[in-house]
Amino acid sequence: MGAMDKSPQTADGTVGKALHVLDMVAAHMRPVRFNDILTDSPYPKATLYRLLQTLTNQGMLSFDPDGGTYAPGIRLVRLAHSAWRQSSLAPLARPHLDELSSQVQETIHLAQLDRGQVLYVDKRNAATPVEMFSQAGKVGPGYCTGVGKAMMAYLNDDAREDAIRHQSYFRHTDHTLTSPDALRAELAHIRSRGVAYDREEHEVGIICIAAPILLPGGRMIGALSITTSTQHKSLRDLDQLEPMLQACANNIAGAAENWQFPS
Amino acid sequence: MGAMDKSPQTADGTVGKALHVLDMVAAHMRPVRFNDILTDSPYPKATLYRLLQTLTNQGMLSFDPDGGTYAPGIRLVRLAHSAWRQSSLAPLARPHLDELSSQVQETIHLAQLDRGQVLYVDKRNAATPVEMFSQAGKVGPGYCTGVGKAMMAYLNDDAREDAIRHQSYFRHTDHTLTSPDALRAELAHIRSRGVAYDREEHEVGIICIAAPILLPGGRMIGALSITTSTQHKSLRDLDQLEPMLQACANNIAGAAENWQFPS
DNA sequence: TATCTAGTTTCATTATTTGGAACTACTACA
DNA sequence: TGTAGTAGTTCCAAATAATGAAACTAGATA
Repeated sequence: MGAMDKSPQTADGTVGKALHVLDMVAAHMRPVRFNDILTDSPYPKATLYRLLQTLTNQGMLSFDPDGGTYAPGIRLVRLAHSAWRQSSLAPLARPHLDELSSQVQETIHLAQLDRGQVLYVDKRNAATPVEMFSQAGKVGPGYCTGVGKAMMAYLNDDAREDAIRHQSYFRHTDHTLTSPDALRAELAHIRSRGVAYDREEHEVGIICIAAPILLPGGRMIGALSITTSTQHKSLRDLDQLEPMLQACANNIAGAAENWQFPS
Repeated sequence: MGAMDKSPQTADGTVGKALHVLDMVAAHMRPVRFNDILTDSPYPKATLYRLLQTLTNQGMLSFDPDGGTYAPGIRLVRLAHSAWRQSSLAPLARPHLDELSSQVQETIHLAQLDRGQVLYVDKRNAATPVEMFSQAGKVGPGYCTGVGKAMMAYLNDDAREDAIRHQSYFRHTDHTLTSPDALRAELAHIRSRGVAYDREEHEVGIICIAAPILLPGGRMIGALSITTSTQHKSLRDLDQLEPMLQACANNIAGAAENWQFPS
């Protein structure tokens, strides 16, 4: 048997498989039947069946007997609370986002990178007050969002190539970058410029300016963006906000720096 | 080998063990060293070591090389988003909580039961605007909180006895119920009364009135509470709010009822 | 340098996972 | 009512992965 044919997603023995199944259930946005999962799972029926049983047993999934459907379980909500507090930038960045939000009347996103994808961990909306859990945890593509490109640009070479490789390059709009080469060039440009733009690459009419959050050592720990619509503002207008965006990114980096497990 | 000597926490093979380890890491509220986990883990060094490696590999934990500490990983945040939206009452209850919140100038909690413990899934605070993810996912004890008792009271007999058995009965205040019998009696009383009170049982000066959320069939799916301080209001005052509390609980139950996977 | 502690690797043994296939329970259709 | 199909569950021998005692390594401490 070849040694190269295990997908990275699926490695790591039984636990890896179980977590992969968990992901598959979570990926559908509604409760799923056994068969739905079976369809896009690499595992044989019996195996999948037992993985689902185990996960349900453990409270990671919930099973609805009428309808026979599985959904992510509340044990995850409990675990996530602690993950969000400890491993995300959000709690640390909160005051700085509040400050930026008061300076800028636009939507602000705070994101981190999770396996080449953008994970939004906090958000401020100009209009509506705050709307959290429902937004934090959302994922988006890396290659066609401002925060995604800003973060990828500042990964080290290996990690960056890896991330470039894992994008889908789906053409969302006419402006979407649809090849690894185009993306690679864009990332180089972002590095020299210091900020990334989303030029309606993900959604027509939506543009943004994004900055990476970099620790003094240079390590990239996340990104921050200011989003607006073309009806409302232009990229030039967004450039006006760059100093505030960068200042906020720096403040967050500073807060993250001076923070290693207070005894 | 006996069949009875596996703790329920730890059953379910390797996956169960891995998830147990995940819980242990999440339970500490700061990043933990290998040894910290080893201390309160039932697993031998080598086993624990590999479980941690697997989990880290999978992004369920993050490992910080300086300091050699583990913390819950951001993959959890992503999973939780979908769990919160699908398996918690919160998204469904949101408009009803908003309504109650506007009627009542007090703190409101929405909770569900997770293995005998209270899991808060949403919150409205009279003073501060909204403060979500940081609150949702929090856990609390069942035997000494209003929502905890309200939920336990309406479990079926088996599940209720099970929950009663799993409480710690730590004496937080002079009013804390500290024995299964006392709790059992209180739960019977709650069932006859329809609401539960927290009479400074968890924290001195903090009282609340809580109602279960019951589907028409009688199944308990969560609880709702209005909290205040003794300086501010008395239990009698809280009784004035009972109709609104119950109405809100009913509304949420109604919303939950008329909601089975819309195709 | 010696001693201790924390973390990592090894490897033969053991136990669990695996998955093809058989089975059951429903549903749909003739 | 019978027959075919679909969805979910159980079985069991073979294959594989997990186990854990012990040896080892790297840092820290004295």
